[in-house]
Amino acid sequence: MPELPEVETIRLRLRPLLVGQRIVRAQVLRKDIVGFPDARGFGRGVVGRTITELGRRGKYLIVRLDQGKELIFHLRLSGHLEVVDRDRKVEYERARLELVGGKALSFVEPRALGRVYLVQANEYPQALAGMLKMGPEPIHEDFDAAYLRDRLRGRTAPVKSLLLDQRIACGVGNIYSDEALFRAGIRPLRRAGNLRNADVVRLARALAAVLEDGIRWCGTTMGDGRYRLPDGQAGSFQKRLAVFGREGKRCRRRGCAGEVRRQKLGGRSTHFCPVCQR
DNA sequence: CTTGTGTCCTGTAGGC
DNA sequence: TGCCTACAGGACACAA
Repeated sequence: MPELPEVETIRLRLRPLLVGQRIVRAQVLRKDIVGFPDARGFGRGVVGRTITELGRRGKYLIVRLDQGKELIFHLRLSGHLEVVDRDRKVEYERARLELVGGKALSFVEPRALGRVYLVQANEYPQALAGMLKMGPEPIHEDFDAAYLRDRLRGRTAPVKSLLLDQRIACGVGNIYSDEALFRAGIRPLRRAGNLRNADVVRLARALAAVLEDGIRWCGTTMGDGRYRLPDGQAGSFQKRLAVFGREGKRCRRRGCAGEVRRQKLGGRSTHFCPVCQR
């Protein structure tokens, strides 16, 4: 669920609530939610620290602390962060950081696939190796058609699979890859290396544009309502999705009579309009 | 190196 | 109603 736009939305909303706050107590309610170091070292290392800034890299949320430390969250499929009153009970809570002043940052993760890491900045452990190999942010200027063309050249895998590869375009997940390919008019199963130059140009632009739109509309809250802003509000990009979750429905492009199709690609649901996307 | 598949974990939706 | 299976926004290990 949380792809780049959702994590960025969470970052923007949490920042005013967290920056300047000091952590007075840590609780790990499920040990394996801590990816590094271990639950004990995590609690010990985090207590007494002050939050200085919130950052993001791909789908990772980075909570910077004093003493050069960083708390890094990955929400995977069902993770969620919220700031609650200290006495409030929270369902599926896996870790909690109590703050000065009676509030607490709650890490909620029903499926328990998400992780939180406590690291020294620039000393990332093996558990975070994926973060170091991560490609450029698609919404940053160094992600452009020339870069993308170079990364797709000669590749025989479906173009969607490569969009999901965080080493190529970080922050992209199942929803925004489908949406970007729709906007670019490219079928998800096309072999990446077979794309024409004009396709790649459109794809690079579409990817940045769809992620920026996702941020503008505060992310995508699907039917299960699992993704929420930290205050519990829903995002609204789901109202603007062109293909994702719209199997059997009419294509959104004006005058197009196509019906959105859904197909499996490497175990992931993949949506496209057979008329608009070739 | 590239690619496709299985696995982690839990809740929920849908079929029978 | 109850049971069983398939599936879910991600990432990584591993086999071919």
